[in-house]
Amino acid sequence: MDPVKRRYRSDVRAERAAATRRAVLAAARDLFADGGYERTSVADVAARAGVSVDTVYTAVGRKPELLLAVVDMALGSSDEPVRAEQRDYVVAIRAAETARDKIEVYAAALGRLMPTVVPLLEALAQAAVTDPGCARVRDAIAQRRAANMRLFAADLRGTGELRPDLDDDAVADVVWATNSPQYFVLLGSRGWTATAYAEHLADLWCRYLLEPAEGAGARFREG
Amino acid sequence: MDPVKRRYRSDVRAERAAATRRAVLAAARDLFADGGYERTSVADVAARAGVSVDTVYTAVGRKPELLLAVVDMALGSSDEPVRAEQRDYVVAIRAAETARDKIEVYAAALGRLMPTVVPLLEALAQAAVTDPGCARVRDAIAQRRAANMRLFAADLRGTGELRPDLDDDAVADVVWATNSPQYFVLLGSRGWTATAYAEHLADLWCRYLLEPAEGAGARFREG
DNA sequence: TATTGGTCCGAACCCGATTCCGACCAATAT
DNA sequence: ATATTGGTCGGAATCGGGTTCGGACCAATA
Repeated sequence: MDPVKRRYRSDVRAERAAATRRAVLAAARDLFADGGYERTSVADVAARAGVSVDTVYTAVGRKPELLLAVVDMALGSSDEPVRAEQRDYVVAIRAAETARDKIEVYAAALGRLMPTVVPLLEALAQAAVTDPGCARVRDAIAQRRAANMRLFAADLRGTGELRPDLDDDAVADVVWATNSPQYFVLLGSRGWTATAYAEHLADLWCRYLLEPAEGAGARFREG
Repeated sequence: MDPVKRRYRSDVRAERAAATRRAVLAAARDLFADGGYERTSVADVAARAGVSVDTVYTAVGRKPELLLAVVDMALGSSDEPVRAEQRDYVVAIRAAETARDKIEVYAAALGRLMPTVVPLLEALAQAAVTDPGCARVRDAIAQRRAANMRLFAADLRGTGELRPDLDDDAVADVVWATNSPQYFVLLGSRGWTATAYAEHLADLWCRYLLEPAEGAGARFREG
């Protein structure tokens, strides 16, 4: 039966089915993050989850739906745990006083999130090549991230420390460019840890986005 | 026979085989750039080139080799036409007097190159997921691009207009981040043309990388 | 006790990559 | 002129992966 349309009363089997689904999604998450989407076969997922191939199909669906369910669980388009953490760091950013603090909070949050999220985003990008549904989700996520970055830019501007010659879009563009999976991978190829990544981002953004702190132009002359 | 090791004397068949190879590569280039690597089957390439599947294999090789040959032809790791153009714009950059001119020359060159190159880079990225040979080529290309950007940064510094608090790596990082396929696609999604892309890049780099022109800090205060 | 839902096993189907083989034809060699 | 060779063609055959089906099993539920 269609897993979405199942109706249970007070049924033990409901929880059992849900547990199977969770196991399948956890297996898929690990394998997609590890080996990527293409190299992971449905049979691999089934084996990892300890179920049959057929159960993967009945519990979740086809391969693209598998990925979308995983992404949804990890990035939380609905009511998942990570969603709360996202809210947490947004709150922390808004609570921070200075622009530098805001930037450091954001960079630290990304340092924590990116290692988990990047493999999934790359898997999604892979899948989007051949699956329109995945392409839509990928684009929706990109939209949401871009919107978050514009909000971040606007919040930064509130401190009055942002370079006045940069509009929010320009700020968001640079944040976007330096926060892409590609850029993350570039830094990863230098052997950087999540902490180093966060520090690098914070430093970069402070230098590029903020007005020099002690007297205009000071930072620019110190050499 | 291995297409690489063929030996001809004064043979008409040599040219005919080479023509077949060119036709196959041209077909592959178009299809890969258009529909991506995954969605293009070897049979598609054969049909487009007007030859049989088997001929594709004897003339070039397997699918990944097909892509590598196409990339090699387009990006010119050896002696291909585009290579010359790359040299051209590098010369033009070095010849330019001011930092702004250098940046504009580079951005214009990228505006011309990226529309052609980006689809191939993305195809290569796709193929790299499952093929180690493609991954090596992708990484080698990334290395070369990064090296070019560091050279660009060093050249810019020669004008004395570069912000002195940015080292060459920091400059190259931003150039890299804003010159990635991902960033190109972002701008493309805004409906920008190659010219607009070039102007945006030039403006962005001038604002972020150069010392304010008329009196230190002037640009930063004008609001 | 009959039914139902979730699963398992495996067979079957479709597709795309890749290989193999026999046939054909034009250019070359003897 | 005839034998050979190289490039190509058609098509069959193999292999792996996604996807579907049908029958069997088992535990929970009516």
